[in-house]
Amino acid sequence: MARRLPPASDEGSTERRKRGHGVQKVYEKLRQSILDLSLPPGSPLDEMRLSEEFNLSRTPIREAMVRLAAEGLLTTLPNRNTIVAPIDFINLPVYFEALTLMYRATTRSAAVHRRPEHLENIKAHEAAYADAVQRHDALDMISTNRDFHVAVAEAGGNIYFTQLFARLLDEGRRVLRLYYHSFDDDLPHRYVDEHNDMVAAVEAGDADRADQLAAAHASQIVRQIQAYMARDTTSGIDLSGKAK
Amino acid sequence: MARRLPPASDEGSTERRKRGHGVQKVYEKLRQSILDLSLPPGSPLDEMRLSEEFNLSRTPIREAMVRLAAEGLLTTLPNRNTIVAPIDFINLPVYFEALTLMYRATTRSAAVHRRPEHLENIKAHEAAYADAVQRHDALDMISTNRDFHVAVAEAGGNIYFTQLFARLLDEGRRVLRLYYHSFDDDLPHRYVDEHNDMVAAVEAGDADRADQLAAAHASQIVRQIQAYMARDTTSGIDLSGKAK
DNA sequence: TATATGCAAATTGTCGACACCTGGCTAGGC
DNA sequence: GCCTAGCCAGGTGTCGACAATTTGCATATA
Repeated sequence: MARRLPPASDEGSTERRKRGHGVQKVYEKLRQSILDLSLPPGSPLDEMRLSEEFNLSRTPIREAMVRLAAEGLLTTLPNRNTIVAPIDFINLPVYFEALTLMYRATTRSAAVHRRPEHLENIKAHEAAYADAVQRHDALDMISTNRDFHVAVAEAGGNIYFTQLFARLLDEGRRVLRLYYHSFDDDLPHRYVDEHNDMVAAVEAGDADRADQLAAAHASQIVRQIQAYMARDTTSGIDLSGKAK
Repeated sequence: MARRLPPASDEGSTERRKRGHGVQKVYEKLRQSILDLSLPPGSPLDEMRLSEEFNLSRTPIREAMVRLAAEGLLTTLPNRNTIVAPIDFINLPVYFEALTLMYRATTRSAAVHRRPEHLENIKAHEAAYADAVQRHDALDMISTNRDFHVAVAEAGGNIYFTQLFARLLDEGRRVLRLYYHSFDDDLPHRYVDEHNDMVAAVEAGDADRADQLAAAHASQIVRQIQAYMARDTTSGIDLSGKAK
C-alpha cells in the first residue's frame, strides 16, 4: 500500500509547509485529477486515505473537498462518503445549450472590450492550441483549447460569464477525454481556422461577426461530441457514479 | 454579551441535533443574514463567536463558511479573518449585462420547455409577488420577485442558467435592499403587468416574445437601479468592505 | 434454502486543544 | 514629538481523538 499514490512534485517531506498551502495543494491536485479523469467519475474518495497520502490531517482534506463539492466536481453522500461527480449524460443537451450561449456571449463581449494586452494573451493561447494540433497531441489540444477560450472570455471582462464558461469547459474536458482517441481527423485543423477567424473578429471589434463565428464554432463542437457519442455509447469507463 | 445573537427558531437547546444538520443550519442562517444585509458587506465574522452563538464547535462553522466563500458571499483573508463579501459597484455594468442575458435565456427556455406543473408553480410565485406589491411590502417584493424568476428559470430546465441566475438575483437582493425605501412608486405595479405578460408568453410557448419581454423587463430593472444609485450615491451603509 | 435480524467494522461528523501568524500596543531612540 | 522595533493578545490553521451512523456480514428462523 503506497504511502503517497501521486508523488509528483514532492518538495521534501521534511520541510514544514506554510500555513494555508496544504489545503491549496490538495485542492489543486484533486481538481486536476478529476478533470483529467485519473480520478474517474464515481470514484470514492476516502478522507483517511487522502490524509495519509498528503501527510496532512483530515481537516484540510475535508476543506478542499467541501470546496470541490461546492463547485460541483464532487458529490457528497452524507454519512457515507464522497465520490467524484458523475458525468450526467442525460442533461447533455442542457449542457450544450449553456455552452453555446457562453461561447457567444464571451466572444461577443471580447470583441467589444478587448485591449491590446488581451489580444496578446489570446494569440499566445491560440498558438499553443495550433501547436498541439500540429503535434497531434489530443490531450494537450483539449486543455489549450480550454485556455484559449477562457482567455477570450477574460478579454470580455465579464466575471460572471468567464466563471460559468470556465466551469462548463472544465466539465467538457471530462467528456472530451473520453473520446480523445478519435482526435486524428481533420476537425482540429478546422478549429484552428475558426479560432483564427474569431480572433480576427475580436481584434476588429466586430461584435456581431464574433458572435456569429462563436455560434458556428460551438455548433461544430457540439456536433463533433454528439458524433463521438453516437459512435460508441459504451466507452468502457463506468460513468454511472454508482459505487460498483 | 449575548450567548446567541439570533435566537430565531430556537428548537430547544437540550435536544441533540442530528449529525449533518448543524452545518446546514449555520449555512442557511448566515446566507440569509448576508442576503438581507443584517450582516452588512464587509462585516467581520469571528469563528469563535459564531461557534458560541450556534453552540457548535468551530469545525462545522468553518465548513459553512468555506461553502459560502466558494459561492462568493464571503471573502476570506488568510490568517486574519473572514468578511462578508463587499458589493462591487465598479463591476455593476458587468453585473447588469449578465443579469439581462440570464433573464432572457431563462425566460426563453421556459417558453420552450414549460410543463403544466411548472406553470402552476410560476403562477403561485407571481401571485405572491403581486400580493407583496399590494401590501407595499418592499422587502417581501424583493424576495418574492427573486423566487418568481427562479421558478421561471426552473421551468426552462437548464441547471447552469438557473444556478447562475439565482446567484445573480441573490447578489441583486443585496443591492436592492439598499434602496428598498424608494419602492413606493408605480414601478412595482408595472412589474406585475410585465410578469403577467411574461407568464402568458411562456404559457403560449412563444419563445421569441418571452425573450423580448424578458429583455424589456431586465432593461426596466436596470434603469430603476441606476436611477436609485444616481439619486443617492452615499447610502450611509459602508460598502467598501474595508475593516472599519 | 431464502429471508429477516442483530452485530461489528469502517468511515464520517464533531469536538477540544495546540501552534503559528497577524495586528495593535508599548517602550525606546532619534 | 515622531518614528521604529519588539512584545502581547486575539484568532486562524491544523491536529488527534471521540461519537454517531451506515454498510456488510454472520447468525438465527421459517
